[in-house]
Amino acid sequence: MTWDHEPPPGSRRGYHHGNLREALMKAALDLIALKGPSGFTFAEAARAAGVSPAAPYRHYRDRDALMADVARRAFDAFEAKLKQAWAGGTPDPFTAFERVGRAYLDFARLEPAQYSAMFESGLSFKAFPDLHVAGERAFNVLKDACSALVAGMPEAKRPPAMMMALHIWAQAHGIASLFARGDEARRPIPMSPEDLLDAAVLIYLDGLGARPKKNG
Amino acid sequence: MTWDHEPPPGSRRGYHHGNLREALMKAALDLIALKGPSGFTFAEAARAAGVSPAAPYRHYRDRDALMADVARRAFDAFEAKLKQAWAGGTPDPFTAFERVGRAYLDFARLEPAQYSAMFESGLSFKAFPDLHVAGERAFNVLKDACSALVAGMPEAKRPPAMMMALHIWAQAHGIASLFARGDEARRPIPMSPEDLLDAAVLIYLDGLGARPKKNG
DNA sequence: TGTACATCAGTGAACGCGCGTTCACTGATGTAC
DNA sequence: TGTACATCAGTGAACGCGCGTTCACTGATGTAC
Repeated sequence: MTWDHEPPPGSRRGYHHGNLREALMKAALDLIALKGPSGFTFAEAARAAGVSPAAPYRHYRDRDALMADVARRAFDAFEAKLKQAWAGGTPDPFTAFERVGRAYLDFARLEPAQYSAMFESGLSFKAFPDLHVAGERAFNVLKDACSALVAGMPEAKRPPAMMMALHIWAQAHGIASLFARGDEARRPIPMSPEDLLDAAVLIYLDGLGARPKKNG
Repeated sequence: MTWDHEPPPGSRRGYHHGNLREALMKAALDLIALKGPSGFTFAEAARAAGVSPAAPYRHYRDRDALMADVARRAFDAFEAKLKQAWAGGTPDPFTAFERVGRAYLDFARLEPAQYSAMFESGLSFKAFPDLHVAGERAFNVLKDACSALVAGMPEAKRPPAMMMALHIWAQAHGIASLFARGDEARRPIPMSPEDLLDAAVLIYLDGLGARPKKNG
């Protein structure tokens, strides 16, 4: 069963859809999941939402504006997931940091359409400042976690949190977009993306000297 | 001046184009550079090559087949660049390895269309086995470099070259696709992508214990 | 409480456009003899 | 060396299709009094 054109009970009030913005975003996500970020059209989204092709113009200037709204909301959801995984760095920053890494990949795999919207839509940040801000907020969760993680190191050996956050982000994004994506373009590898990222983060932290020495 | 519809001197022999395959690939790359991997059409490529819209069907089954051919050739060029940068691991594996990293980013920045074709075209590897093989060959340059790099370590501490290569690949790809791309979707960061990757690789190698201790 | 009216959020028909694809065709090229 | 012929690699016209976009319109909703 696919998207069935029915709004949630009580929200459709006859002639007016009542919640077309939401319906269009949901339709866009479904279409992105099906055909990639550039594979959905304004007309198709309207059809999926059960309205005429002219209706979306009441809410969005064009396809890109809808796409940007989808991406912005995806960043919000992504930020929330990362924050939840970090959980204030409990019980300790290292454990929490690993959890953030797994949350990153989980999001990429469980919500491939949202992940695509964020990172593969090709939207210009200059054209959509809201999108830029939402992206920065999500990144800041990672950056704050890095700060907390290196706070215990002697100041002289402490790496810049910004650099560290960019490294981890790029590592996670690289693994997600090459090996953990939900579509045909995924490259098969002989281990799980989660384990691969876990190992990369551990090695990286060892390289920084940011992790207590292992026993043995 | 843009692509001028003229084949190289002597190659156009009147009615027959003489080198339409090449011309279509070049046109496709130009269009990808301009509008992204999903932003070019079969018809437009034909127009750019100066032939009728039916002509490409003599050489490619459809748009995806042309795209796959472009991507395959891009992998070949990429492999060659990486091999050249590695240069047999001279003068020493560490120096050569850093050079491979910079070559990776150079390729992404100097040939954004080819990079897109390789990694953002969304083509299925199952549908185009040649493409898969070409991609593996490029990856193997990196993997062989990793093998050479860890060969000097005591066997017990030696990490699997496959894992290491996947880490480096994902790190480089993450940095390339987030921060070093040639289009509007690039995220600005307060340092060069090259320096960012250099630092990441050094930290990672330190984490592995694969690098001789620094002085001081 | 009722009514008049402004505004909001849809409809549906229409348009021009470019794409993918097919078709019978034809000029150019290569080869058998 | 010439000729007949098969094959190759193009043409150009045509088609159906879906998209983006506009337009005058209209039903539903909210509000002033």
